[in-house]
Amino acid sequence: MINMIQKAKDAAAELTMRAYRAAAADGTLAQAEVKTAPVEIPKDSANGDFTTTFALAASKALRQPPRNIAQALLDHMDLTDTYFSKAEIAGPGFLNFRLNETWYRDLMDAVEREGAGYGTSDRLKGQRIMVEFVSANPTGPMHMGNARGGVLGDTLASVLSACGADVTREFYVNDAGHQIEKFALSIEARYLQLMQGEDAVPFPEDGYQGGDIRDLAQAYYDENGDKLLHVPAQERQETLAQYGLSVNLPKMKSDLERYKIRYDKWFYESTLHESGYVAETAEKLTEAGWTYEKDGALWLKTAQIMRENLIKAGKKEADVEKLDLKDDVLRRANGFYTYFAADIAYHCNKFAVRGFDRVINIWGADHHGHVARLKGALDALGLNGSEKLDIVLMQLVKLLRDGEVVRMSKRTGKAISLSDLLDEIPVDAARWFFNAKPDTQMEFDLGLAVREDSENPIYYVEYAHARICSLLRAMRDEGVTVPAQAEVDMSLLSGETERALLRQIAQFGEEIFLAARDYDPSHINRYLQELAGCFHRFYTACRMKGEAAALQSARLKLADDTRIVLRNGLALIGVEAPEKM
RNA sequence: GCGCCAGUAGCUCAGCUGGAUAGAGCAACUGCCUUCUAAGCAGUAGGCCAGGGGUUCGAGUCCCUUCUGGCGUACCA
Repeated sequence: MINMIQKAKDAAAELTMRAYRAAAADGTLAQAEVKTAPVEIPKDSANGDFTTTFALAASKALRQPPRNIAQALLDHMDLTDTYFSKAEIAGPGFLNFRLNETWYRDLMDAVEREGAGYGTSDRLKGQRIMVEFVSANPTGPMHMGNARGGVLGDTLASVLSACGADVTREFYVNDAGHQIEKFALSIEARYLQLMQGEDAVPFPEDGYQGGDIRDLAQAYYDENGDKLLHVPAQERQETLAQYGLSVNLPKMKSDLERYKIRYDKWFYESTLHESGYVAETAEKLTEAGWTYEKDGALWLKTAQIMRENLIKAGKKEADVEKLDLKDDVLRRANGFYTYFAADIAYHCNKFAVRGFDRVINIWGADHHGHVARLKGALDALGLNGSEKLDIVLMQLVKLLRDGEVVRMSKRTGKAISLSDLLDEIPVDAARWFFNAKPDTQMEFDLGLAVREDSENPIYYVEYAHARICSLLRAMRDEGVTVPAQAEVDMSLLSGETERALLRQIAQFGEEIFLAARDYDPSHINRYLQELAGCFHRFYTACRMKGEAAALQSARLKLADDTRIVLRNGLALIGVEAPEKM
């Protein structure tokens, strides 16, 4: 819970501001309205551990060159009993701070005290957040986009939770509506074809062509024979659709579990229709005056809602006109509600019924046109969708094998599915790889993923962990065990590699927060790579066997602290931390 | 047409919301294992940050514009 980076930043900012006030009081610097001193971590640690750009930023207001201001600050600064050993002016007017032993010791204390909880915070405490992700159509197997969305959603949920939020993982099951109908008709056609021949039964033009539909029909036939041949078509279709779902949904659950994803809730679209909630929600929109009837259908005034939102957001009227906004149908002329209507009801349920403070949906980028409409509809219901609903759009995955685009699996003739993927590459490699920044298009080369093996960055990180575990074993065999922090002599950990490693350890909580703030859990991957690098460099520079007892002990403690953070970080992204490799 | 996302080393990507000489990993080349895991470390090479304008002490980062790629613009989901 203790964030040593923040503590140091606050301390540097406070010292700077206090120095400024002192300098302004005795007339060295001009009086001016100055807010806080911005503190950053320099890219190059040769420029200090922390730096403030106060002098640069305040130059204009104080009517003095930045370096003069920095000098005045320095003259009015007292570092006694702080986290810093030194402050100095550099470059155009940066004021650089160097951390002292006290800070490093407090950091190691925190790692020891917090253990598996090290890195967590309470920055999002009290917030109830839902992350809805994957929500793949249950009419067929999950694909690469689901593989990416799965990791993204799951890991995002983990980092939000690590920031103290109360997080719910949810899968929305589209078990109603048009595509289920299509699903039913497709299985029905394959089922009838089994008995009457492919030529005798036409396959629906927009039906699901995949081989999995044939498999479902065959499986039903194997179990029940021609039982459905002579029943009314509607009954046959309903039975087959239910059968298809009863096969597909457990398969999805088990595939996702194999992928180490577990949901808190599977929410069925059908329940919204059956309970009348969709109709009720449409009714509310009508009562609020946001709908109208045309051509027998019920329409939502999406164009007007979006126009108002855009104007409010500062868009120019002329630009908004160019968008050619259109209204949306909620209830078709045939009396059925659209997917959009159900989706509004579903999100209304998330906020109004279940009371989430924030809802995050992971969607494929091909749905981006839907974002403003859904938010707008929620705004129209008074639920403030613009603020409380966040949609993370992820670019789709292009699957390659040895440089060639792969659309179908050669083995099965179906699209490559999540379970095919997991047959080919280890779960952890898939999880690591797909945990990438959402808004970049990514290419996934199957050939490379298996061949890459030791080249994969994941091994670099895992190896660091295994190396530490091996080290701990080797030292234990010599009778040396990890000491309590209180027994560690911090002055023995003052080399460049030790301090760099410690600072990286300190950064962990910040990185989790950035991942949560940006909805980009790939921060964790990069962080772990950097942490592993810091460790490998420390390991190369600092041996333990054959060193004096106190030195061995201090270094072993540092290695063990690193192990804890590596394990915590890997746990966040759902990757095993191996003890041997 | 209009809109959304992207364009940084040969490849995959960082760049902490405007700061110091633009960084990693892979691939290439050169060194380093009689001692805790060489799946490692150290080093070399690789760049007009897509192009052009602007904003300011200062721009890969902000604004305008052009080009390139992906996606979207349904009584589909």
